[in-house]
Amino acid sequence: MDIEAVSDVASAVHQQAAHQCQKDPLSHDCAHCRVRNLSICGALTDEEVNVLDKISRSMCFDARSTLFEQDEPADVVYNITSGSVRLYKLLPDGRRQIVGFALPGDFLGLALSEKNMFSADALTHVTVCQFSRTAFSAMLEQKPHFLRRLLSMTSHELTLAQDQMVILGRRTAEEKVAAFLIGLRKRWARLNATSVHIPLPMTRQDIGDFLGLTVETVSRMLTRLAREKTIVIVPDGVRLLDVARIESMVEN
Amino acid sequence: MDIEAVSDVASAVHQQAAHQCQKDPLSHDCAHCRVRNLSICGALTDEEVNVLDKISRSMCFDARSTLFEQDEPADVVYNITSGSVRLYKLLPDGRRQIVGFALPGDFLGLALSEKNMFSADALTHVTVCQFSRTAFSAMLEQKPHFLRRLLSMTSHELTLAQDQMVILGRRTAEEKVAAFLIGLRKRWARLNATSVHIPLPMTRQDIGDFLGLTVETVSRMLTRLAREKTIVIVPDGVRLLDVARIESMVEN
DNA sequence: CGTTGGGTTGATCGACCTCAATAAAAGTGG
DNA sequence: CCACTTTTATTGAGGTCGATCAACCCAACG
Repeated sequence: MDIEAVSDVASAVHQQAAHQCQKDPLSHDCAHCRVRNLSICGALTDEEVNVLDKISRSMCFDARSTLFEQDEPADVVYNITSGSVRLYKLLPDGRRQIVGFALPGDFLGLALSEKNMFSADALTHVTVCQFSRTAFSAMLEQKPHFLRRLLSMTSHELTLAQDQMVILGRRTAEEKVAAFLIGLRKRWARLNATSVHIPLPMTRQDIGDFLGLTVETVSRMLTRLAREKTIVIVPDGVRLLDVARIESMVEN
Repeated sequence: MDIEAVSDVASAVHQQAAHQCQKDPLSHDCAHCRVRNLSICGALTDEEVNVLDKISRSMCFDARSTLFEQDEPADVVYNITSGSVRLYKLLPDGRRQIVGFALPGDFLGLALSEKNMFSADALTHVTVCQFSRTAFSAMLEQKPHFLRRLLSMTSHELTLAQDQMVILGRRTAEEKVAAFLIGLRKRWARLNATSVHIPLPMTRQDIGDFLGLTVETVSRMLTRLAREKTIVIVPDGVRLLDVARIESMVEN
């Protein structure tokens, strides 16, 4: 299994390289980055962001390609600049739990651990800033307010994870789907202005694997919400018709 | 509701004071603290720990008393020095999700937020070091390696929370109970030497509310494990008979 | 003792899963 | 641009795991 694991990693890296798209040098401009204030870079001054710039590499991934895989060595960390990513853990028998969806401004590699704690793959075309973990870590040591920012982002993730525990452990299927939509709406609202339209770059299966439900149940609950005029299902997402109603389903 | 909320907080604080036991001045000795290396203090030198000492207050709580409540202002943070604490979130209709059990060495208040993200109450007699959040936060600013330690602890909590998501979302009842025992065993092992005996200071109801199960199901699963000689149920805990078997239930 | 809180066990129920069929959408190649 | 396949989504019928409801046990404790 050890030797097999090594070759798995090697082939995964190769696959990643194959799916990874050309670098766009023009997109690499931290000073005019649209997600800078939302991301970890928001803690940095213009001069500091230039330092970060030197250790970063702008790159992108095609939809359905792999950013990294669980248990692989975590040599790099990422800052998402556009697109959506699913983060998941697999059980040996194939059951999957999605632990989160990363959107622009999100940071992948908060744990700064040797190994990736989960797998990540692109749901859409994704652009990122990539950093070597050691270089990034070194910069953290030198800039305490940068470290402080990372702590604040990690704490926030922990809070979201604890909220997700409540959803997974104690919510009904309908409440889970409602909570998912409200949670995603809040996150999109930070990025877009519009707020009743919720893009859903992930499949129903993904939503199910995030909420601890089957595809069929997710589909049925969305259909139910649509039938009672709480939402409308549109291509690539939903539109909220009755925000008050859906929010009342997930109170607290 | 606003006025009521304020009086709720006031009465909660009063209740806390009532349940809180006498300070034991002798117990307050960071230099000889048994959990120092496990806790956030492990990052500090002897001199630094003396500084921390000055802003800390040694205190304790009786079993079943409240340390703090969700949505209350989080003016203080705690380092658990002995005993066990349950951390939970309540839904308006009374459903409860336990988001974790805090053991000696654990830190409460990682989020460093204005409001508590969950409620905490003592399962046993509990001793703690209490810090004012602002004083603690100020110390973090001055000691980057202390901040680094807090980040590392927060990352670890996030990893545990993500593991718990897999358990809540994609595990069967039997697997949940097995995973709970294995997870707790690992945590006790850091503190005690013995490892096949797992103290369970929480009730079956608490275990259920941690795993997204009912009391009855938890009881049935424990009984099943005991019937097939995987564990023995003993007063205040369980003893593992077949570690390999129970570990195989939660592989990955 | 009687009371109370926790734990176990059994019988029944139902929310969600499984299995199956179909529909709709998105590629894919000629 | 149109057949063809593949993937994703929806809908229905039936089954099951864990919830619910209920009874009972037991130890702690005033």
